[in-house]
Amino acid sequence: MARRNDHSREQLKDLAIESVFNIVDSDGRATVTARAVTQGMGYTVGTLYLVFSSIDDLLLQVNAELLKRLYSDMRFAVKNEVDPQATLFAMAKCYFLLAEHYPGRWKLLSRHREMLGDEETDNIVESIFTLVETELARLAPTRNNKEIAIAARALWSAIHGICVVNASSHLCHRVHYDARSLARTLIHIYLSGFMSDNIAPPT
Amino acid sequence: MARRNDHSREQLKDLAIESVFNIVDSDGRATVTARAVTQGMGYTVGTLYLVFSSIDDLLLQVNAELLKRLYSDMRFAVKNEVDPQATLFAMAKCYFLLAEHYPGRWKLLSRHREMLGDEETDNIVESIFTLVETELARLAPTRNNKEIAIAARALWSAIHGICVVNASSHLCHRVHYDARSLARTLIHIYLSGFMSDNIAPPT
DNA sequence: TGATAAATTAAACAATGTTTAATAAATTAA
DNA sequence: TTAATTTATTAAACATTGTTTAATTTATCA
Repeated sequence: MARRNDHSREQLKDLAIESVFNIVDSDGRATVTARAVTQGMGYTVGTLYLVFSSIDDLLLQVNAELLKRLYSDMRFAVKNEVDPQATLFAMAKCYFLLAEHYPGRWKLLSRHREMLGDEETDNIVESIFTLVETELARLAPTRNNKEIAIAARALWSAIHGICVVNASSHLCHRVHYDARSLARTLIHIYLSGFMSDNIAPPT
Repeated sequence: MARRNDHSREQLKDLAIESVFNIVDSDGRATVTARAVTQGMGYTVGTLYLVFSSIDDLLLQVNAELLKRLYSDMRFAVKNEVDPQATLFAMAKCYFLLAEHYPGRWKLLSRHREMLGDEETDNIVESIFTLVETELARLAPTRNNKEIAIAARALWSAIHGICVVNASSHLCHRVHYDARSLARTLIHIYLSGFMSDNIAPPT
């Protein structure tokens, strides 16, 4: 039963990525195997290697897609807010709502094996940082670009860390220690310091 | 050649953990296989399952050991500093020095699969948080315990996040975007906000 | 010394990533 | 229309790894 051209390469890619989502969504501890992915697509193992160079390549592209959607969510959240602090918190919300609603996908993302040096991934992350920079610049118009850039990266890495620690530790699932509260506290304190303080950090 | 009692169970555990360290230290992308670990110990595969219930169990205990050493480093760093801000930065330094000097070990830690709910791990993390709380309490004696606890968890998750993002993205390896600079900026801004601001974060 | 228990191993098994040769369908050319 | 060629798809094979089991060697003890 080897029919040809049922799906284009691009469609196969999408099918595979969708299949991975289905697997990790249905069971958080399910392992993403080549056979399971292709079975979910209605194909057999070999087809996967027509489109991806390896399982890691597939997972990389899944993560890139995840980041794209996350970025898209953030863009949407930004549009609906006016106050910079509220905007930043809305952006953080996109982050931990992903971890909350799709724990399987979040695990995939935070396990992030070989995302190092993948250009597409880096570009998306860079776009996210830019969104944060925009809000920080609005809060502190007198600061120079470099200061803003560093402050944005520090803040956003911090939000990321809160979600990571939250997802990997039981302790933080208590009320007031959950990602939402911690992110709120972090943003509040950080922005307070960012606006009040004019002195550059010690080198 | 099956001699008995060459090593006690405890010694075997230590040998295995040490072997894992050797593997990931020698080559960052080397995979930790049961056979490689036991070969490094001078034993064969089966022996591993005398002491650990699975490979994940081994990795869990490796990570627990890593966290213990990290905590020990921090305790030492704390003793040598007086100023709370300098102390916190010295603690953060332990963190990203681990990621810098032992990238393989750091990967192991940040990939953190099934650390969820492991009691020993949670306890060590809790001890680390306590160290941070102590410094924050010195900075803001008027704040109540709950505020301190939340602020400490937020700050330390943030430091963790900076190291995670730094290790997984090429972009952040540039000067001024590296973990050291970002952590310094974060702590500086965060503490500035923490001390100046008396208003509890919005709920 | 012989019997029993324990440590260690070699070998087997199952699952998974990856490759390859075969097969079936579509396209092209005659 | 039909034969040849190309291409998508698969089934099967292979290598690696986690895990289990039965056999073997050593130590302990009666």
